[in-house]
Amino acid sequence: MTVRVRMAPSPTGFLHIGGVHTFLFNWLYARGRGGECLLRIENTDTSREVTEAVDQIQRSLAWIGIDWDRPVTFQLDAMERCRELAAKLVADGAAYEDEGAIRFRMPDDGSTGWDDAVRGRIEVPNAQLEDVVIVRSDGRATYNFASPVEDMDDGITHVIRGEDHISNTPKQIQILRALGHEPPVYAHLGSILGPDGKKLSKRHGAVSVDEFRAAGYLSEALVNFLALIGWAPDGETTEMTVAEIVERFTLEAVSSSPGTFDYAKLDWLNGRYLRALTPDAYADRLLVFLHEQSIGWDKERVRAAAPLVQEKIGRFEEFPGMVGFLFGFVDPDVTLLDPAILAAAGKAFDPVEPWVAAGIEVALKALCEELGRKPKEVFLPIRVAVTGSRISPGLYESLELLGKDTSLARIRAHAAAS
RNA sequence: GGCCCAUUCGUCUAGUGGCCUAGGACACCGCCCUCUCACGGCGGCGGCACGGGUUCGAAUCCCGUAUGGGCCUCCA
Repeated sequence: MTVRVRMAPSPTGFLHIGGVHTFLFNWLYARGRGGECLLRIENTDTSREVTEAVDQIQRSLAWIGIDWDRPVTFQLDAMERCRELAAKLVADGAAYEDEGAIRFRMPDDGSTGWDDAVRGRIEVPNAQLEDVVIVRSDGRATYNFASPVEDMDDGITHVIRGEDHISNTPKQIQILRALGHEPPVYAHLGSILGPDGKKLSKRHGAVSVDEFRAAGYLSEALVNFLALIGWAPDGETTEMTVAEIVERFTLEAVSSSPGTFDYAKLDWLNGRYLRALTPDAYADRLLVFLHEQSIGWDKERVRAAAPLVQEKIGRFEEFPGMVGFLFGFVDPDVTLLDPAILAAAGKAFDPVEPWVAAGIEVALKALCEELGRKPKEVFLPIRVAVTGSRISPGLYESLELLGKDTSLARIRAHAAAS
């Protein structure tokens, strides 16, 4: 039997990272088994639909690298089909009308259970199952009816979703059986929580795919990170390519307990990915990021500056702050400046030709010697005068890139009169 | 309240009865490297929620308790 899964977002807003996590696991499972992964928009609640959401969801998935097979489907398109099946259930006595709506008749005795692919056997007393509304009084099917119906019609073999759906599962199984269809395999994933143990939300930090993108995370780092929440190939491996994750992923190895979203670990992992990029690839990705952020800095200059920060930042978001001094004026904190040292530096740099890092280094070392001061004491005021901050890329390289004229101008602007 | 799910270092996890004196990674702390910040290297801190069983032997199996979460909508 060919595996077929589905990703079923509701178009109520941006794509939440928790949803991406669920979709990723569906996608990994299908891709690792030569199966199909469908995208179904569950929009039966028209009142909550957000216009831009459908496009945005697809864009977010594309950026993450999660693709899908066959055209996108919309649950609202299955309403007619759902009404027909509901009518059939009423005719069979399995459902009944109630104030204009149609309710499915749940059994009162016994229990409904299934072998959850990640949790094992789950059994729920049927007495807990109320007669759910399957068609609203306005004729639209509800989620609990449309979803299993579409799973049936689409030939879904595995329903991989969040644990908040566990209590819907026995109801959907009953409905499917009444329809004469054998239920798919269900797999319920643990939720993703914020650092405080509550459901991950806006106040914890970035939650939508767009936010992670705008913060300068690499999609492959995000995928790697997400894969490791609730799943691990072994006890050692943490850095894996998508291909490797696809190859090693199994539902059996998925954990059933909830996981906390650790932003610090994501930052570390993203930094690892960033540093592993070749200088060219790094600059390419950085340029794409800056373009998305509407930062129109000179491309060649950005390429030249990129290598200076590749080892220093964990997200592209940090780039502008780190090298802004190369693209605009600086406003140094004068209390960190030392006019005497700056005056001496101005003189020491004057004869340096050509203006390259190696020559600058020699001049700077000689200056330290001459002043009888330690490098860190001499470098600080120069760094602040030139970059506007006590934290910057390497000083020699920064000076070289800034250019001799600008560098000297910034140094002399705060130097003691001679 | 009812039903269901979960519980290994602060965090993500390895572990499926003896290999565990519980391993790895992030975070944190210290040292080294060093022009700042980082990176990198080395080392350290730190955990099987609790209580009963079962067993020669339990993080692993069973029961209970506690804690956290989910659902109980003509939401998905």
